[in-house]
Amino acid sequence: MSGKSMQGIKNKRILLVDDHALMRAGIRALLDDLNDFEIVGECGDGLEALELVHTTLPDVLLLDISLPGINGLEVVQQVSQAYPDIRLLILSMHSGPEYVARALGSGASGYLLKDSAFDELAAALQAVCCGRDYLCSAINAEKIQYFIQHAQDGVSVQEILTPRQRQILQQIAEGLGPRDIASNLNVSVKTVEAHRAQLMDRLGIYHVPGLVRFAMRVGIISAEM
Amino acid sequence: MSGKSMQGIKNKRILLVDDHALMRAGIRALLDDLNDFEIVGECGDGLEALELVHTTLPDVLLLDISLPGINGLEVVQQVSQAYPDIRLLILSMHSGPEYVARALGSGASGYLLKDSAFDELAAALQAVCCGRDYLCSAINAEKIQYFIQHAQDGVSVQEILTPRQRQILQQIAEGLGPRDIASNLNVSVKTVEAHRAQLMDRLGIYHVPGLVRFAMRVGIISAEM
DNA sequence: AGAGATATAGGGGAAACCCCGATATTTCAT
DNA sequence: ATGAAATATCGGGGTTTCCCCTATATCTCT
Repeated sequence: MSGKSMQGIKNKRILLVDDHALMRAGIRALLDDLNDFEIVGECGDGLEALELVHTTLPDVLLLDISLPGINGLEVVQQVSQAYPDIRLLILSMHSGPEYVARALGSGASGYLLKDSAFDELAAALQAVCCGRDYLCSAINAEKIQYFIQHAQDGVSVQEILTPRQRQILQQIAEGLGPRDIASNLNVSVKTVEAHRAQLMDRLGIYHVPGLVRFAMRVGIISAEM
Repeated sequence: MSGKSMQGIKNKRILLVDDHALMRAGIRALLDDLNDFEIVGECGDGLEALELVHTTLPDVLLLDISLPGINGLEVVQQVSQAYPDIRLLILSMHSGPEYVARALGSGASGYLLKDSAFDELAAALQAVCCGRDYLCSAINAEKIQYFIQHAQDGVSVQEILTPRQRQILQQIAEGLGPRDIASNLNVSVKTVEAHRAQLMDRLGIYHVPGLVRFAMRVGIISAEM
């Protein structure tokens, strides 16, 4: 009885893509102890990832988002179209809903944060292998749903907010207080507060600094002042 | 003969600080196989790192730069002053000379990129344990030298803000309110308010969004969350 | 030893935040 | 075309933060 045949059928073939070699090595070491998965290849950039998908045909593609060459989100789109049977599990540091929604909307079966415990990675891999989806427990599923709906219609991130909400957001990010914004728009302070609360809800971001960073990411404001 | 005595003297005690739990788990798994190092603690934020340094007194502090609460570079400064015997090895995704130079200039003994192979981590740990310095092979040493030399001229954030003010600024930019910051630092809300007012005065920025953008420009926080 | 910078903290009023609910108007799908 | 959902508009009221002033202990540097 060879070791190969002993575990040949149950092992899932995993392709590991992350731009940090040390992270890949760490995940390798962790999954080695599990004996449920076999890493059939690894690389650190998007272009090579596409090639390796072609040559190794893994069961699961464990994929980081920030990659040199081709973005992980691009890889998701291309792979999910060309190989619908390959399960895509995102492993990213980004918890922003615009990332999560785009990944899931483009065909990913799961989304995991790098801050997760290893147990969660194992659970996520198990889940996607069995055809189930997996969303990191730290991520609010309802908030994501709204983004996915609109991301599929090719709606840009900015357009997820209403024009009024974008006006409010920009002025908040520029450092204006509710009273200034209200007088700029000729509405009540209460109205400004309502808009702020609604756009916070939509973005899942509940403090001003988070709004500022979001506004910078999507280009509503720039880093310079 | 106990296992403890067998390896008791040669094992180096390592404190592992990285904001991604999976990365910590991976490094743990990798170092476990080496039998030369013992991880005496781990955490994911700068404040806890300082506490753990105090309680565990490790030989080596393996430290990421991007950390919530207190930046890794801050931790380097504080630890290298308070505990000159603790060796500091930076493990970062940033290869920019401004980061490397600041880390090495503040007392770090080594700088490693997360894109490094595991062998390089092992070599770096070995090196810093033996009192030698270690610079990641992918980093141009001459460039760094130049930066360290000329870092004196340019007025950096380090010189305009006090360490305490930088701590407060980072946590404000991360979205924490005065009450949270106060409890993190074990001081009164009033003290936090005073620090905030003083650093605002110093920077000439009198609203939170402006502080957030400033913190992003000088690298105290990143755009991502 | 003294001057200035830093870290700590309180009082008090104004402003902002955040929970509730309310009412038009617009938009959109059936 | 009509009913439902989203949008935009406000208010009440309690909690928290903001922002002015003041004050003390320590630290640093001359």
